[in-house]
Amino acid sequence: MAHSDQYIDKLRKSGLRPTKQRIKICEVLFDAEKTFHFTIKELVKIIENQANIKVSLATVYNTVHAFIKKGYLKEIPLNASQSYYDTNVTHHHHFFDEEENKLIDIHQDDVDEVNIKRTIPGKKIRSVEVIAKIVSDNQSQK
Amino acid sequence: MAHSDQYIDKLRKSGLRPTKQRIKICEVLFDAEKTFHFTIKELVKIIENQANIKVSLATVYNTVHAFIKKGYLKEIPLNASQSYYDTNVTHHHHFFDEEENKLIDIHQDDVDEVNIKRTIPGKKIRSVEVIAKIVSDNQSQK
DNA sequence: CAACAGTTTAGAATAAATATAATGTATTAT
DNA sequence: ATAATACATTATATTTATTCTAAACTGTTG
Repeated sequence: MAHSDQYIDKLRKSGLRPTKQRIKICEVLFDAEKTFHFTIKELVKIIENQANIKVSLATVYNTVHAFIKKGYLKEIPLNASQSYYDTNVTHHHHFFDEEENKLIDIHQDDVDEVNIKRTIPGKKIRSVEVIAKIVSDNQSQK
Repeated sequence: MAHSDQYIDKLRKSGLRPTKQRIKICEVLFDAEKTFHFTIKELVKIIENQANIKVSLATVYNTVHAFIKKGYLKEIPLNASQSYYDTNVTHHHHFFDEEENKLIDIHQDDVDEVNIKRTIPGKKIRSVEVIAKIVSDNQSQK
């Protein structure tokens, strides 16, 4: 299976041995037709539904964090009670629907490049994220 | 005292009675020469150091949230273990130093207006935040 | 097959944020 | 003012996401 090899490669490059559990996590994350947003809880639920193997919370957390460090996943900055992650690591931004607690992609084409004309001495920019919080538009505004 | 009156006004407009504790919170938040970023824990510590009155965690949380709802404070979207707040509610963005866990303002003038050319039906944009994560620049990059 | 390095897991620990309920204080109507 | 009422404060308990731990497990290597 070609896919499986890719997962083993991703895991190895992240400093992790390719185990059953970790490959299952890869399948869920990287096999999907579309990229998607998820919380750890949701990811565990998807695995439970799809798989005949059990994966513990700790393993999911560890694997997700290793992938983030390596750049195979992205964490989206939000002040929600849980952390949100994205399988789409290409440069793009997000709407966050505060009522539904849902993330929606904003394609790169739909926002001008954010150009920051200021630097901090001794520091470099690692990432730039735009978060546009949205709520229902009831026409009238109190 | 003119300041005190402003605080009472802010509290009333936020639907809160002006009590000793809440006025103390206002003093710390709105009396400062410069705007600043804070976590709840830090705010409580500042109050403890400055004040002869005790303020419980619950009161601080409640008051801060009422002010955010009213627009007197801003919460900054970050995936940190604690929430970060800003007394500067004018339109501006942030660097987040991931090593120091510190926020640094990016003035409005230092970023072009973020223009999102896409809307979500039935929704309106409530806020747009730019977060630029920064790390030490060691010249060499592995 | 023994030894070792790395894994998985359940459950414990941690810590931020929220809820609770008893006590205290400000406001209102009298 | 004073009593009655509505709202506040507080210490403590609860909740929940995340991290930690230590024991059992797996797979690889000599």
